Amino acid sequence: MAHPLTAGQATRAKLMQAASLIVARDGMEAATTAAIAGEAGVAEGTLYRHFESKDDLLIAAYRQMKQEVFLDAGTGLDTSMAPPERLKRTWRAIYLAYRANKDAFAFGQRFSESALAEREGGEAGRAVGRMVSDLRKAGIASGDFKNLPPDLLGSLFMAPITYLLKAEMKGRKWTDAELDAAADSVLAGWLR
Amino acid sequence: MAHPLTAGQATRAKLMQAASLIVARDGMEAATTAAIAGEAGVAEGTLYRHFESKDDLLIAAYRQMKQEVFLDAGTGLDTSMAPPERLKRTWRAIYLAYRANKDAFAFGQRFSESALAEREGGEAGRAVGRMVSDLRKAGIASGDFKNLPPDLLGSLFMAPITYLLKAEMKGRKWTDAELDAAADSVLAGWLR
DNA sequence: GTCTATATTTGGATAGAC
DNA sequence: GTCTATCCAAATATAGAC
Repeated sequence: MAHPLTAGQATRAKLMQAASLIVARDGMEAATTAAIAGEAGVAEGTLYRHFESKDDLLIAAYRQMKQEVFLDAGTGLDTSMAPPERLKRTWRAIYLAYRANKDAFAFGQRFSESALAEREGGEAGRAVGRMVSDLRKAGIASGDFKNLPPDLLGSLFMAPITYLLKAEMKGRKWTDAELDAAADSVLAGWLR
Repeated sequence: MAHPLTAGQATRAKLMQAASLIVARDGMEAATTAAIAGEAGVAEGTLYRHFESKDDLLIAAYRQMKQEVFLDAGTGLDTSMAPPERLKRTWRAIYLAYRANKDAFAFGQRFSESALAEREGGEAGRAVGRMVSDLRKAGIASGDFKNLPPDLLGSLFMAPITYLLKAEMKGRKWTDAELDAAADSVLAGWLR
């Protein structure tokens, strides 16, 4: 178990969480220093005891969020399954991991379309890339999948996840059957 | 042929174009009234002769951009084609229309992740919805396509376009064969 | 480490001359 | 319709007491 947080560390975490929440709810432009400090329940000046600037705070929050969601999605996936079934289950697992953290997802989407994203670097999605690459290799070896470039297959795999999630955040509720149909369609795009 | 633009209409168009360019290049937060007016080559006060507010300007620019891209993509598409071939050509046409104006695409992405998107109301996206809906109906009637909800099929259709374009804007160049393979995969997701 | 108070800059928007 | 000049509010960041 981790050490208990010092007061300072707790404040730092509260600030990142507050920033993430505000961006997810009201957009990047709403994440002012006043709003963040207010949401975190601390004074505005306190923010600058923990971060050099507002931008640094947002970047730190983004990096931490990515790490957390990735840990969440990576657990419990069986790599010995037949590739088609494995693709469908993996797709669903990632979808559900994001769905369980919708604020994190929304924050990530908005942050990555802001000018700050360029300053961040953006190597966080590489874990997904590796997963797709492994899956692709297994499916090509078994004769199930088309031999297409990994980044192309990766796009066909990930893109519907973000679109369906955005629809959910606007109020659309996908049934289990619809999610399964979506996974089927993604699979169909990979099959020979 | 259209009437020549009055001076006022030309200024209005210049302002929208300037806003779009700045957002595409430097993000929503860079699109200040000063920056937009400067880029358009007019005074800041002039902006308010043509738009009630900066937000209204951005929304107008977004709507016009969407309309242009879809007009562009919609020309020369034969609706009497067999649905599968029609889907592939439509997908390609939209992809190419966006690729021909990457700034418009980048602007659209950033705008739609901003808080302003909610104020826009989704009016701009309705053209896509209509197109997808028509295509779906034709393909279900002919027995080619799965009977899935239009918004689900729409997501499966549009999502890869945005992913592939974002990859291109980061330097990846898709060959014609790869684009065709992508269109095939999208089609496969729709087929029964 | 956190607060209150404040300095400084920038942004959106308006007034009024031409 | 456009420009110059300006107002006002809000935003980032800092100073200094506790």
